[in-house]
Amino acid sequence: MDREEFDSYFKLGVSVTLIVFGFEEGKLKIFTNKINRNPYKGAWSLPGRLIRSDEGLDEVAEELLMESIGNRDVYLEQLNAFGKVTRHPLGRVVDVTFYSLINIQEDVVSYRADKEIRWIESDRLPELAYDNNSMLDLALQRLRRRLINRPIGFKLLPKEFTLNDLQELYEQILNRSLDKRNFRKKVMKLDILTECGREDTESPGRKPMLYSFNPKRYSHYMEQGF
Amino acid sequence: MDREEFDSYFKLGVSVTLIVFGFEEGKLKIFTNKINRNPYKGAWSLPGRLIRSDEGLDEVAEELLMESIGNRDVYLEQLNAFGKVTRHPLGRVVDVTFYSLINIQEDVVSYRADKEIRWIESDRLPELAYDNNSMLDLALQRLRRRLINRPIGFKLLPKEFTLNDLQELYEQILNRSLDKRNFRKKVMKLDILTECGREDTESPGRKPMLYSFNPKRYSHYMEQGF
DNA sequence: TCAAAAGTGTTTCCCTTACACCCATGC
DNA sequence: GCATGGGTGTAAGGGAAACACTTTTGA
Repeated sequence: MDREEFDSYFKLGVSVTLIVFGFEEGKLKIFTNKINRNPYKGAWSLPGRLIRSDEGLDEVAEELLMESIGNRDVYLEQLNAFGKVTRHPLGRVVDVTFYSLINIQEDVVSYRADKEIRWIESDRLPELAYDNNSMLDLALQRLRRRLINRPIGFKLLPKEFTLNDLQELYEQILNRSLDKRNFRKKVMKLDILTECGREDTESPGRKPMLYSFNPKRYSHYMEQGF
Repeated sequence: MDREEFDSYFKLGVSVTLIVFGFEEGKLKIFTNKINRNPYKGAWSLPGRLIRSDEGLDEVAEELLMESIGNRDVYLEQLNAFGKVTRHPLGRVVDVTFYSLINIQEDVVSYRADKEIRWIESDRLPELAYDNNSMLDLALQRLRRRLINRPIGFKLLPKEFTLNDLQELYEQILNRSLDKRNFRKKVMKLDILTECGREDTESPGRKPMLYSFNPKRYSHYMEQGF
């Protein structure tokens, strides 16, 4: 293939879209912002943009993280490439989607000033721009599977959390209730939590033990699953 | 964003690469062909090509299947997008990789005439063109995980196969030996196989029972895993 | 002392694992 | 009748699921 023929193929756009999951007020939420230029002006969408030819995919995903929450030091994984010819109204754009798990309280450093942002509950999603909704469908499927197979739920919680917090997170995202005793047994057996004192709550009742995540045995589970 | 600015991003290439796995002579093999133009002229590579802006990703993957084995009616799944800036020597190309599982005896209809092709054993891979080797690393990881979690091994075998064939396939790909009785119990409990008579072998010894794959309960396992 | 939330053990069942011999067939 | 490969059962251990009460604390 000569240079000229090669160049003839270079008529496409590639974009990166980012799905940021957070967990707050007992609900799984998704970061969105309002689009302020056409197409889809005024619609809510996932953060995303076209990439320049000198930018790597992961690099752009991390930039989008910085723009969205001011922090790139969080869990980030490639989800899928979306390549339907008609998916972008202005031209042919192949999108590579990433998803990220963060704790809204602790991992959000700053929101971008130039856009209106909103955390939307995963079970009350409106119609979003482009094919964002099908990306989210897939991301939710993947998140549920990962949650079952890998110790990934911690990423959505603050550094210190109670086992009840963790269980609530699992129940909410998997959409079914879990037995408290069995849940605790299973989590404790993983041996990836460290006790760090009792929470000083205002509420009545016994004060719950706080745990923090201990990355010692963690990487093994992340690769193999359990 | 106006049209002009939008167009300024359209300087990238997108390619699709296809990894076709087959199983023959007790070995996992990968379809490759010899590149007959630059760059990488003379090197072995996975089938793949740049896409035009009017072609969908899945569509191109299926076309590559047709070109490679003359058959698109086989298992096909997206693997990953590879987007490092330097991965293609002639320019910026983002690659979306797919992998496919076929039976070499029954699913190969025809090979393309214009290229030299070769099935390479997965444990004797040479240096391939582009970043094909890292694609294969990832594909192998994924195949092993899928093999454990979903009843996918059948795709690599002929329509009728023996349980010993199936076990050999698992042992070879997972690279460990399995207990014959336990393996058979587990497979039979899935209840996705139908007996279809004994094989008429030439060899001494009892004639093995042939099974065929029964897709009744199959789709459930494919979504959920087991 | 009561209300509210945290925390804790046991039994049952089934799946997993380990393990060794008999069966059918061709020569 | 023997060599070759196909095929089978059982016991023990470990993880999963079901299930209800006690403990701590603040008001």
